[in-house]
Amino acid sequence: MPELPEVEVAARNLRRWGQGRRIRAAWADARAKRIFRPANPATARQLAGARMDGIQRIGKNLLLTLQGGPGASRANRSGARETSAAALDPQFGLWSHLGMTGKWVRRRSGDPRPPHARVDLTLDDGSRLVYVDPRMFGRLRWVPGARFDAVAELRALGPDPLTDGIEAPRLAERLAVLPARLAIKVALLDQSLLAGVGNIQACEALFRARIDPRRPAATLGRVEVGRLRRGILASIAHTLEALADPSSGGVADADSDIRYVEDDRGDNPFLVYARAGQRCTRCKRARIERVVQAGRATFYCPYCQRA
DNA sequence: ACCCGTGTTCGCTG
DNA sequence: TCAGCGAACACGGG
Repeated sequence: MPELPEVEVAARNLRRWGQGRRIRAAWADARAKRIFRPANPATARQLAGARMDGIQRIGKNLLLTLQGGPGASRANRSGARETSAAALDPQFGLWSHLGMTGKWVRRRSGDPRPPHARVDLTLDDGSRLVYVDPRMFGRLRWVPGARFDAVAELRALGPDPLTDGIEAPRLAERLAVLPARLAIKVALLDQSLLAGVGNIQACEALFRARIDPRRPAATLGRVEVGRLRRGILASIAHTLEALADPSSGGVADADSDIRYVEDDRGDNPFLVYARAGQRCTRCKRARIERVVQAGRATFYCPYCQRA
């Protein structure tokens, strides 16, 4: 269930673990075709031997650029090196979306495969990158030529707050034309507005901006949009810090997988998320309420975020 | 046992 | 026509 901060940590981990390394062998759970479905049988061969050249993140999406080439997909039984044209331009991409429960973990070559492993890549240093996803809401898709700019779903993404920043005037324009009754909290979950904001970050950002999550998005004024912009950036930055700090349940060591910050025992690092019934830490008067919007839980302070 | 869930898409309905 | 809702995906945790 990662949002932008968790996916950013995953991207950093993958760079540290795999950038520049070759994939020696690849395994995919045959029963999990919905997650990883190579375009054709040749892709499996192409994966083994490819070198991981780069890992980018846009919103909640991980974009891996891989390079095959002589000695890559051809490093097989005969050992013969082919230099055909087909083998010379073997760049391709993998688009990874973690869904709700997906994560990339690192294992040693002899380690048992973790429960719910869906894809298992053995690297040339003997380590393995394993994609684990119990609920199988995530996806790992083949992108020919690493042409991520040709993928419609990625094209549709709005600016990424961390890498692109947020232009308040542009955000205000986008909000102004939304359906008249669409709540700002619901609007923020739309990845074409801003890429990477999910349920937690939307709740946290609105609390920081002191905006009622039920307010129609189109009614926000310039000042409020400005506060919202700062709230989103601050919430993402705060969550990233919490993830990086082991004492708050973040990434504990080099081999650890993603820790969701709320896994932290007893110490929820969020200001309102999952705090229904607790006294608001800012006003110290009202209690945090939980409502459902578009089927998702929203947490907010009815005093700080009054209309 | 029952309810909930950090994501997203699809189909139905008013 | 389309905004809005619930279901579906599949499983662990409280």
